[in-house]
Amino acid sequence: MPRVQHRCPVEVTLQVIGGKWKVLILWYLMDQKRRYSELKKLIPSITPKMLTQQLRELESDGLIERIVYPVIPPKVEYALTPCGETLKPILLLMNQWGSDHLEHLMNMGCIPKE
Amino acid sequence: MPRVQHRCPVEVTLQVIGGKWKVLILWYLMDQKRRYSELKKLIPSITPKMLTQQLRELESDGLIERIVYPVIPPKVEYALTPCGETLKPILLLMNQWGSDHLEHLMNMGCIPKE
DNA sequence: CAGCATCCAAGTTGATACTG
DNA sequence: CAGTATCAACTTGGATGCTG
Repeated sequence: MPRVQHRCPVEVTLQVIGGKWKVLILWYLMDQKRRYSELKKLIPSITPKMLTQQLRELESDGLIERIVYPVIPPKVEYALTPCGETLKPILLLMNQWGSDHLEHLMNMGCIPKE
Repeated sequence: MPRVQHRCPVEVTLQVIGGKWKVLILWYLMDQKRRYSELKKLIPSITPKMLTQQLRELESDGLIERIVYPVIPPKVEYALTPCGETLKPILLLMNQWGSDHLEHLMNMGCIPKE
């Protein structure tokens, strides 16, 4: 996502959660901390490169926190920051809406049927 | 936005509103019908091509309706469908969140300062 | 385990000019 | 007015291999 000017607050929100995998990552972090490999398992089709990239962007936008444990082998956990927590209502609504309209959108061919 | 499989409903929602300009268009249609040129004025940096493209996608996803008046010169209006209306709570929340966090994000350099 | 580096393909957006 | 068409640029994503 390129950084652009905004005249409208909805654009600001989309700017930080609009990445291809971001809401999904945030969604899985919503109720618990997760390790890198755990997220990779939950989102099988993401490549390590993209997972890292999206995590870094979420981190630099202050939505998630990267917790490094100085152990061998390396252990890293990701968690929502307080700011990230404030997105929960939006994530919940988006989840609800998607679930409410899934079948309809699939029947219209807007969503691939698996 | 490419059409991909979804395991999670939040992705479905992002699929239909995740285009670069879509929430903004939906936002401006939220309380009234708008003409093509009116949207163009409200969103000056969008090109006609992108405006048309995003409108067509929103239309084929069943979120907006294209109303053509058979007059000369041409007159076309766009309006939310009942399905599009159901996105209002999300748009309102996104607007609220963006507005709440705008200053903070700008100070962190996540958002260009104009 | 949790990445990074490199290269390349695909998809998305933009600029500009033109039209019924 | 409400778009199309064409071309170019930019951004994103993916494959693969390697590392502290």
